[in-house]
Amino acid sequence: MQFSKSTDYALHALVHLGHSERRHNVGIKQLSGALGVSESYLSKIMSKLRQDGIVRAVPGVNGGYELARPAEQISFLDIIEVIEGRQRMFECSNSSSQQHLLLTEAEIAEQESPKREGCLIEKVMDGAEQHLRQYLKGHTIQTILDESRKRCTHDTNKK
Amino acid sequence: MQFSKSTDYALHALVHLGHSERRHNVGIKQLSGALGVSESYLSKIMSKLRQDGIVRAVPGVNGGYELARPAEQISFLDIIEVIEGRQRMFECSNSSSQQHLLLTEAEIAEQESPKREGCLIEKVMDGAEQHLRQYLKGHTIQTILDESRKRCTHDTNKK
DNA sequence: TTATTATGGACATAACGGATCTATAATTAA
DNA sequence: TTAATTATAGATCCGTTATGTCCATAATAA
Ligand code: SF4
Ligand code: SF4
Repeated sequence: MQFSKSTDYALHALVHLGHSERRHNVGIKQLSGALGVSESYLSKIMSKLRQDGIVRAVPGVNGGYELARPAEQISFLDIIEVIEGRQRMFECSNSSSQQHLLLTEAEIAEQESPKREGCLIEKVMDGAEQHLRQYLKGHTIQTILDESRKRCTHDTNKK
Repeated sequence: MQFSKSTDYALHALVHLGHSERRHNVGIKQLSGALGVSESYLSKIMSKLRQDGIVRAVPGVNGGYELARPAEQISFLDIIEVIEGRQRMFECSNSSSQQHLLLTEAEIAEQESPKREGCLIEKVMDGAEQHLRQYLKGHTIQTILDESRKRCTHDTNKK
């Protein structure tokens, strides 16, 4: 029940891209250097992010990556779903057990309607997941950028 | 990023114990039968639950398991923490990277106080986790039992 | 065209989850 | 006290996933 390191890297990479918004195309070399992760591995992650339309990539001289949409439209949820996948956090595997029948028979008896409601345990777990997703959807890369800029009282562009 | 099957089994087992509240001591054999999981494996899980004070176990003839506290004092969070462990969902591993320094320097500059606030990314992820925990803490085994009994219009004790 | 950069696939390895088996300890019924 | 019963703990196995590297290829801009 932990987020993978890849998710960690992806988040950091995207925040980095967010910071270097003006200068487009951050190469994998610079990214890798900034994050302290090998180029090989980070490439894989960036590739995934590209396939899902989070970043745009351009090969060739002075190529690299840039955010494919404004930072305020890239939520934590988006990123996590790309890396961790979109399966549900709770997948019950007892669906053929005696107990499953007991816990679901009640609702079948109650409402014969096609409105499948799922069992009680599932309902609680799915509820939890929805809460998590909702929160993650409400925080974007821009959130980080804003907070970061707010904290830094002396202007950010030293150069 | 999925809950393990063990968690699944633990939840089901405890709901089962909750149902058989009056008749104490449900043996591993009955439990295993009801859930459709091997005795060997389920034993391990029950053992863990006992070590953490969720259930009580008594060996010997007619022995078995029973809830160690009232069902309304056993939250989903309790159970999940026993099985999945208590580590945080997001453990950053870039703590020595350039970027880490950049993202944390601002706050160090701002408030020199010992009030360590953690970085922005961490803050969002931890926030998400707290939301999840809060929700899971608010739902107990009794929640399931109540709902189950409510749905079953014809009385539960057929025997 | 050429240097540069991303991409994808093939591997390698380690860690973890899921699961089984067995020997041992504890308890109760007889 | 004895014997049957039941939980406990450790060893071990296997398959999958996570993490990570390497290399050949494709795409692009200068
Ligand atoms: S969680 Fe609910 S639906 Fe899933 S196996 Fe258990 S009782 Fe059935
Ligand atoms: S998440 Fe924050 S604290 Fe952790 S490594 Fe990244 S910047 Fe540092």
